[in-house]
Amino acid sequence: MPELPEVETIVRDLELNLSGLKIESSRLLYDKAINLDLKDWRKRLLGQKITKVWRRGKQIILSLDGGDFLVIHLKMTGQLIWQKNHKLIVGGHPIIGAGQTLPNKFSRVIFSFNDGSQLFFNDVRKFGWLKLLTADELAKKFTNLGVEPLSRDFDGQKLKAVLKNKPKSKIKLALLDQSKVVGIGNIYADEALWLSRIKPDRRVADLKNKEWQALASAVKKILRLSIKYRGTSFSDYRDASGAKGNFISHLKVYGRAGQPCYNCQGIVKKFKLGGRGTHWCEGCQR
DNA sequence: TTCAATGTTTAGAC
DNA sequence: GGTCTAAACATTGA
Repeated sequence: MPELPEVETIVRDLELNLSGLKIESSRLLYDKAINLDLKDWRKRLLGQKITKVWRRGKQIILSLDGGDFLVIHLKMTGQLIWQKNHKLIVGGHPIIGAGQTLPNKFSRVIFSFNDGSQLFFNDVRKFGWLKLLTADELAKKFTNLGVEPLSRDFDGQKLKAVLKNKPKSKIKLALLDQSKVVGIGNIYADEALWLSRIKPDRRVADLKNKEWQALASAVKKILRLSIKYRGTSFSDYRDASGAKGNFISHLKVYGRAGQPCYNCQGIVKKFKLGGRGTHWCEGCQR
């Protein structure tokens, strides 16, 4: 479930393993997954060395030594799997094609590296994409992205300030607006609002300073906690480096409609907000 | 068969 | 321009 924590998790794993590798080949199984013709794609990509793996919001960036950038967005069901011999690193969408061989029917793009390892981009719904961009194109693409919620200067006042120009917006929808704050998706928006006891359909202009503070710190807390548990992603190292956590079991409201709230005697309700399933407790969220 | 699903973008209405 | 809704992208699974 690729929101910020899942992206952060796979980025950390890939940074440890991909840095320094040279891209030797790239196979394309779904044309629309990339932004170039395969010919141009290969021409600019093959022979390039990966110098760094990082993220901005939910987007994954592989810096290449030739100066270009390979940007990956997993959207809802994208998944990255890096394989070297018996070692497997899985990030993004929780397992599709578990136990299957690679590539599988959901594989869209495949890279092979000079050490024999491979990177698979799999995506059930085909919403995800990979784009090879120049530095200028990358900079332009990132101009409309909002503040990073885990950055030091993100707090109640900052959150209130960046949402200032959409006073009538419902707070949950405002949290999902990537041009204001990046990284928060449907699940963590519900979780953060539950933790800060704020109803998802409250208006931005209506929130008090104390609530902004509670909300901003809830966002940080939820994201950090999820990263600690490696997100809701399925991830495992087949060569044995220990069991990996799963944040799904730590969710407090998402997916719990009809069940009792963990905080009060209320019942968790579900309704549609901006077309998205929205969970909240009628007992303690105001 | 119908509906909902982790994300964004776009079009249209008010 | 702000805000809301629906639709689009495409597929799976309940």
